[in-house]
Amino acid sequence: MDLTAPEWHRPTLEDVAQRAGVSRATASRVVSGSHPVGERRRSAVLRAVADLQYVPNQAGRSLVSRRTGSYALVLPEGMGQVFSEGFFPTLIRGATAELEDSDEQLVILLAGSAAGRRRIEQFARGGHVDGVVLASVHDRDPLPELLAGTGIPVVCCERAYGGVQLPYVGVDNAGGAAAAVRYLKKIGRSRIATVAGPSSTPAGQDRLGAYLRETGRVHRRPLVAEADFTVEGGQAATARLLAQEPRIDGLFAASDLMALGALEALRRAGRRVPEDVAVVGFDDVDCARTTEPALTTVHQPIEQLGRQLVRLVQRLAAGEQAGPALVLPTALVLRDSA
Amino acid sequence: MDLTAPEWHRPTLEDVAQRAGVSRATASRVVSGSHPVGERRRSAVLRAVADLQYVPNQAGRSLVSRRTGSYALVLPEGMGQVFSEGFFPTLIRGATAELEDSDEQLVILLAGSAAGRRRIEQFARGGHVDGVVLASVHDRDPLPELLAGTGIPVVCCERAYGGVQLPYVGVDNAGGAAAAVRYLKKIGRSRIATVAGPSSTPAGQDRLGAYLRETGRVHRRPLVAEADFTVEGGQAATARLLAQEPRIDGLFAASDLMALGALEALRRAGRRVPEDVAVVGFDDVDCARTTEPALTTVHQPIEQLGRQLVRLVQRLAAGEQAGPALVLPTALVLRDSA
DNA sequence: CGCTGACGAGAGAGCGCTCTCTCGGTTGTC
DNA sequence: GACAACCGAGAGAGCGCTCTCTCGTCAGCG
Repeated sequence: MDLTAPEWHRPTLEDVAQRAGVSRATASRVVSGSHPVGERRRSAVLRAVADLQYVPNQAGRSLVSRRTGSYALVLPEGMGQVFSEGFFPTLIRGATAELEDSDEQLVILLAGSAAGRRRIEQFARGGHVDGVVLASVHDRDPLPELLAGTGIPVVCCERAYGGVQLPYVGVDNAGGAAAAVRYLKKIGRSRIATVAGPSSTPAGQDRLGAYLRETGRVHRRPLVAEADFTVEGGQAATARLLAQEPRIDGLFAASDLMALGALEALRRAGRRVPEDVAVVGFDDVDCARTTEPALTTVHQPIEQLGRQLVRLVQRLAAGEQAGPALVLPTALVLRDSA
Repeated sequence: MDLTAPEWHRPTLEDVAQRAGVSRATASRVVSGSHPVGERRRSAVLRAVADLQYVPNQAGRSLVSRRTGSYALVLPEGMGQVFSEGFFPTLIRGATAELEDSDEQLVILLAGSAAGRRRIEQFARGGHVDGVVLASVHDRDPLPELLAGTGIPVVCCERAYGGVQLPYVGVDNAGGAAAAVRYLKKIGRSRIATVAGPSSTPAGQDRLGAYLRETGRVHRRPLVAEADFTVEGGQAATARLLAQEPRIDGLFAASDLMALGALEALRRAGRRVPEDVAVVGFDDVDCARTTEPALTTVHQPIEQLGRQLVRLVQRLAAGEQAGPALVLPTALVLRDSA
């Protein structure tokens, strides 16, 4: 079989059927596994498939079945920073693993410009995928609304904003943050500051909210500096906090990366961790255990998050009614920084 | 129009044609823009499209046109490290930008397990995409061979190994590395070591090859430590080099990340940069200009690389014969570390 | 005024597949 | 041994789209 010959065309189900001496319908049943077929014909079809290196044409298949066997995962474009530490890679790994079991495919799309977003909408509505997972939704992101009205299943990682109410899977941000702050109080810290995440994200909001709730009775005024989940941002924010209140003895950073920045800022300011300032992060990224000192942090089950996100969208695509939200538990991991 | 009604079905071209009072063929011509259509009917069709929120069904379209309007970009799964600094995000940005002009879509696939690779092959052969860009091909990767025989266009980022000869776009690794080493010699360094990249990658090989060629007449034996393109790897490799030859006065790191690690290792060993040891990196990632000292490095046009990769696969998909390879120039950027 | 050429638009086939409908053959039952 | 019941497999329609073929219409020219 010369695959490079110009007049060569991909084998169709018809070719397979002919070679196996059966009807196209039978060949289809064997290939798609939709109905049982007698052993003789079945093996004849399988042999023909192997001989011809037949691969079903997705276009034909999904034209009639109305399914594509693939799901989109939409990531924010400015992922340089965010990709840097485990979150998205781990999420992707979880999602991929979950789909691998059902022999489906994950395609990753990057939401860039406004035009790019429109094109993602077109992509989804054009029937390229059976469902969409929005990995990161922020404040005024038009994508949820753009997709919500299209009839194709959409789920969010963490809850979405705005008018539309999309089903989502998230982690217990508030519970984790509360546990972190409570732990700092329990070990006797009384001037507890926080490096908060962007208030445009649910994670940023919820973690800050829990901090405010937990410290409300302790502080006259909250010690909050907002940053963007990055190392550099965390470092700068911590420096600002130290300038505002030099007697800080506890710090809750709303992400591990920011905690890393905080560690650096504290080191430069001559503070010892955890003696002078106890630091707790959030995320439990891989490198949290190799920092100096190893980071006490709130673990979130990111791979599970990816898996559940996929399960949810699969269920929706199958026509099942799914619960509006699923919140996965977080857990405080004690290491050396607090 | 109630999009949530259960019996609601996506509008078809037939619906559009009927609403506009034209034939399906005319509607198709307007929507796909394949043929000119008289102004009256044209606007009637466009109005109907807007009214019905019509989006063409890709399955139907690509079934007959044999094109999908999307291309796959296959990334290695263990991208946690590699994604960390600009390379892949920048490559993706370039590729996306190039496709945006032609109204096509980039879908990103992760090559994980062997099973995952087979599924990527199936995905490609099933007609999901018009072509495939392999972003990172290493030593014994079966994917190039798996895809090479399928008739669908495949291009590589940097040359591929093994039996198959795939068209590729790369950067001038050898030229850039040679320029780096020559510069170190020019500023009077005589004991020049290198932290090489993985010998399983073309970039690792070519950059090391150039180093060996350039230092061949200077050193009795080469000062080489291999690492994996990461900060940690670069740090460890540099420590090894210092143990092997403490009098090193020049260092060429085959990636900026490794150069960062080298900077740290040198600092810990009490060496000043550039006074005691001059350091040159490779890649010119964003943070290279903010290191302490700012990194002298070899710039490579990564976004261009992404764009050219896409152009190449597009040309192949259009049936054009394309040159077997395209090598983009690199340039030494002088900053403070050498 | 009649004929030719050009061009715009409709009719209809068919891309590769799945699925319903139907029929033929086999088995079970009295 | 005859008839019903059942099951496995084929025939054929049709998913939504593009594209070729063909026809109708109008401008241009003799």
